[in-house]
Amino acid sequence: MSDEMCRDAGSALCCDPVTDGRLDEASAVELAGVLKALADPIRLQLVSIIGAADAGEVCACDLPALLDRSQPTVSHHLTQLVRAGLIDREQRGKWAWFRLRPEGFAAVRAALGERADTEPVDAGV
Amino acid sequence: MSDEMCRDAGSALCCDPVTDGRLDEASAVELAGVLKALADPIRLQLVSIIGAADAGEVCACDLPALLDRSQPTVSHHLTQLVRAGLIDREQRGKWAWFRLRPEGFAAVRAALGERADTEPVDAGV
DNA sequence: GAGTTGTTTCGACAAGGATCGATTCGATGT
DNA sequence: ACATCGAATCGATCCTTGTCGAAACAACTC
Repeated sequence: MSDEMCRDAGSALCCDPVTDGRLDEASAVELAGVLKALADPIRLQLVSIIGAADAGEVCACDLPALLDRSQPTVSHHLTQLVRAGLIDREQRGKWAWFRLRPEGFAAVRAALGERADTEPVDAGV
Repeated sequence: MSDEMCRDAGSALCCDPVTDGRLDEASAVELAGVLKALADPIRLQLVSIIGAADAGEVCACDLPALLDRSQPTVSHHLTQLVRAGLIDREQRGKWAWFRLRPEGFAAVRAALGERADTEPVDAGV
C-alpha cells in the first residue's frame, strides 16, 4: 500500500478530509490502517526518535535500549510503520537504517482536514 | 482528558510535533489514545457523517441504520470519540445529538507536524 | 566455509477491543 | 403513576495485537 498510496483519487489518503463528506467503507479501512500504525505509544516514540535524529535517520541497533523493549518487539513496530508508509527502511551493510517519510504524515494530516476550522494551533518547531 | 487537553505545555497534543523531538512516554500514551479513537473504520465513518451533516450535527437515532451496526455498537464508538475529545454530545429531549470538535482534530494535526515538510498535499474542498 | 553479529520471522501467550443480545436508565406523554 | 421510546451499560464471545524467547535469515570477517 505504501507505494500506490496517493495515486488514485478515490483514496482516503488523498485530498478529501474525513470531516468533509461521507467516507466509503474501503477508504475508511485504508485510512484506519495508517492511523492504527500511529496509534501506539512505542511507535510514536519511534517516530519522534527518528525525526529528532541528527541526520534524520536512526540505526535499528540503538532502538531496543532507547525504548526498553526487546529487539523482536522493536522490529515488529518498525515493520508496522514501514507498511503504513510512514518510515523508510534502508539496509546499509550489517545495519538497518530508518528515516521518516514526510509524505506519509502529510497525507494523514490532509485526511484529518487541513483547513482553517479553528485558530491554527501553534505547530511548535 | 477532553477538557484539559491543551492546558499544560507538556502535553503531546500541544504545539510539539511528534516528528520533532523525543516524546516522553506519558505524552506518547496520551496521543496514542486519541489516535486509537480515530483508528477504526466505523469511527472514521461516524466522523465523516457528522462532518458532512446539514447543520453540522447528527441524531444518534439515525446512525445504526447508516452504518449497519447495532445500536449498542454505535453507542460504544460514539463514547470513544467523545472521550478522545473529537466530538461533542448534547442531549436534546429524547434524542442525543453529536457534532465535531474541530479543536480536537486541529490538535492531532499539529501533533503530527503541521509544517511544510513536503509540497503541501491538496487538502480538498 | 565457519563463526559472529544484527535483524526478521515464528510460536505462544496475555491483554485489549469490537460486536451483539439483553437489560437498565432517562426523558416524554398520557 | 404508567407506558413508551431512545440511548447507555452489562455480560459474553471472538478476533486482533503487543510482547518475548527461540529459531531462522542476512551480511560481514577471518
